[in-house]
Amino acid sequence: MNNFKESVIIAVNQIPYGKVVSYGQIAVHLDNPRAARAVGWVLRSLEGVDLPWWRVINNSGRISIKGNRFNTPEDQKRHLLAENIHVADNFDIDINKYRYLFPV
DNA sequence: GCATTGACTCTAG
DNA sequence: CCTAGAGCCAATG
Repeated sequence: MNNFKESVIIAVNQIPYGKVVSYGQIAVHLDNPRAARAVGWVLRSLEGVDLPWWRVINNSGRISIKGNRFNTPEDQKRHLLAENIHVADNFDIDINKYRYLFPV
């Protein structure tokens, strides 16, 4: 049984403290390199789930989140800053420095 | 089963 | 650096 949703949750839970990954990386990790959008869809759908969703950003190293009533860009920025991850006021992140690569 | 949406990514200009 | 267009996937109505 491979629920896409569940697979995404597991992948995100593998992200260590102080590291970030892109939606595309997760998609690749799920053997669906083109499912980056679907990954974002899942994260958006997850609300009360215990998951470090803030460690997931786009491949441009920037926060793509629009901002729903539960999660906002400022929220994500605050979470990242709490993990020693530098985030510019423009929500720009040095993903090249903090990027986490999933184990093969 | 088609049309729409969304926290994506890439290429071009 | 920013915008626009196209491609892609999963869930929803």
